[in-house]
Order: sequence, then structure tokens, then C-alpha cells
Amino acid sequence: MGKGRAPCCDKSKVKRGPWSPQEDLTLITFIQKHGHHNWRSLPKLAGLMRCGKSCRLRWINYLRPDVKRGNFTKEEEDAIIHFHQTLGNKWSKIASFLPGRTDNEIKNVWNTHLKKRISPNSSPSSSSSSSSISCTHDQTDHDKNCAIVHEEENYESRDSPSSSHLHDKCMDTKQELCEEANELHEIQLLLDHDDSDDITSAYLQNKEMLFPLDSLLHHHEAHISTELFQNTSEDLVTKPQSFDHLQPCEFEEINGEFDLWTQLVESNSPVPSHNNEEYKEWFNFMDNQTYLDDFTLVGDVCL
DNA sequence: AAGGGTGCCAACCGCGTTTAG
DNA sequence: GCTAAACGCGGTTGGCACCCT
Repeated sequence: MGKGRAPCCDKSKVKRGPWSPQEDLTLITFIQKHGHHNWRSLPKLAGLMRCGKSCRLRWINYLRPDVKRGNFTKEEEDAIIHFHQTLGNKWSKIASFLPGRTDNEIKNVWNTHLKKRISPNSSPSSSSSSSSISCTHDQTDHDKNCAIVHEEENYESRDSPSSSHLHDKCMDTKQELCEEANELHEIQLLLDHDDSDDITSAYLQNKEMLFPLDSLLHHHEAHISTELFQNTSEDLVTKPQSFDHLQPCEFEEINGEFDLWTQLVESNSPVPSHNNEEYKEWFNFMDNQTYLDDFTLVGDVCL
């Protein structure tokens, strides 16, 4: 093999660009049935003319049932600013503290809104973490969780405008900061231990363990929403809504396109309780909608 | 109303890390 | 221990929507 990395797929044979509703359904249905053990082979098996990486990205950023969509709350934005000061451009880490938000989404929000808000004079995000941190915490040599704790403990002593603002917004006393830091540390350890990025996969791969990390998410959510933030516990995670009002094959074309999320997931129905039946129902509903209800084997490829 | 500028976001690209053989 | 494949992450970009003139 020559120098350099081989391309992940034959670009001449894969479709690129925006995903169609049909592709979304195909991907959802396949993952529902088979999980995503191997992203590289998934599109072939599912009959998608897509690169595996593209499938993964689409699933993680858009199709996962636990993805929260819609505008970021002020609290979430403040949290992003704060965690960015601590972690730098570690978008996936930051995302782990914001249930339902993806790293891509957070990155976009940072680049489009928050970076400007922080300060036009301060160094941009790309300058790897904040200088105030790097001088005191060598994160390459220490567990980042410890860095978070230290950072939180030192939080009050920092005097940057944004830090003061966040401090006023979220924290009252140093004791609270310490408690918060400890909680975040615990959460982070849990997240590091359990692959929270793979929640749905875990569910799919073992249907007897419906959302095994649900309690963890609740735990995580509760800590953040009730202590770091306030008044956001109900809407931190937008999980699949009850869609009893939608009968199969009732997709409506809105503005010339089929907006799957709007019609299936982000309905105005009440926020569901976090119970397993609704997830089952969600998947069953998607199953009923798809034209790939059963995969027909042709050779070694499902079509 | 039309055209240009700007902002936003979904998706792609490429590299570092992890895993499997 | 080595190598290649696969995964995951962060940076970048294309294209659409909106705003302004």
C-alpha cells in the first residue's frame, strides 16, 4: 500500500450532500434492526449509497432519538462558554455535559454566536483552551476530569469578564463550585466508563436493556439542570414525542419537503415521560413507515 | 423587486487514536 | 510489536435563507 491513508470509500460510488427522508428512514430502520456495529459496512448492508462515515454523522447529529433540536437556551450557551474555557475545542467533551446536544451543533453555536459574544478582544477558540488555564493546568499530563475539578475550584478567582458573568449567572459560593465540580467529575467518570455516545446502540443491541444509561442521563440531566442551570429540567432532552396523532403514511409535505423530524419527533405533543414504551413505539412507528421493512438478501448485500 | 452580502448549519475532509489480526 | 482498518474528533466548506441596500 502506498503512502498516506486510503480513502474511506470510493467517492465515485457514494452519494453525497443532503440526506433524503427515504435515506433517513433506511438508516433508522437498519440501525433499529441491526445496530451499528460496523459503520463501514453499514451502508452496504442497509442498501445506502453512502459512506459509512456519512451514515455515522447523520445518525449522531440528526437521527438519534435522543438528539435535542432547536435553539440553545441561555443556560446552555453559558455552559458552553464556561466549558470551553475549561476544555478548549473539545467539542465532544463539552457535548457530554449537554445532554441531547451534539458536538457538531455546539461547535457551530460557538463559532457563530458565542465566540463573538465572549469578547472581540480575547483570543479566539482555536488558540487551544484558554491561556488562563493552560498556564496552571497541564491537561496533557493530567486526567482532564481532574482539570475540570481544578478549573471549577479556581473558577471564582479568575477575573475575565466572561468568567465573572458566568460566575454571577450560575454560581453563588465557592462551596457550590466545589460541589458542582465534584458532581461534574462524577458524571464525567460515568460517561467515560459507559459509552454514552452509544446509548441507542446499546439499546438496539440488547433489547432487554432499554436505554441502560437512561438513569445516568437522568442523573446527569438532573445535576446540570437543577444545580448548574435552573428551570430547564423539562426540556433539556427532546426525546421522541408521542405521535399517536400521526397515523402511518400520514407524512405531510411542508414547504415542498418532508420534514421527518418536525412531523415525527418534534411535534407539539406534550413532553413524554422517559419510559421505554415510547421508544419502542417510536421505533415501531418508523418501522411501519419504511419501505424497507424487511431486508431482502441479494448475494451478500441487503437491498 | 432584484442583487449582493452575511449568517447559519449540515455535511465533508483529513488526521489522530484505537482496535483487530 | 507491527500494520492496516476502523472509528472518532475537530476544522472547514458548500449551499441555503435571510437581510440590507
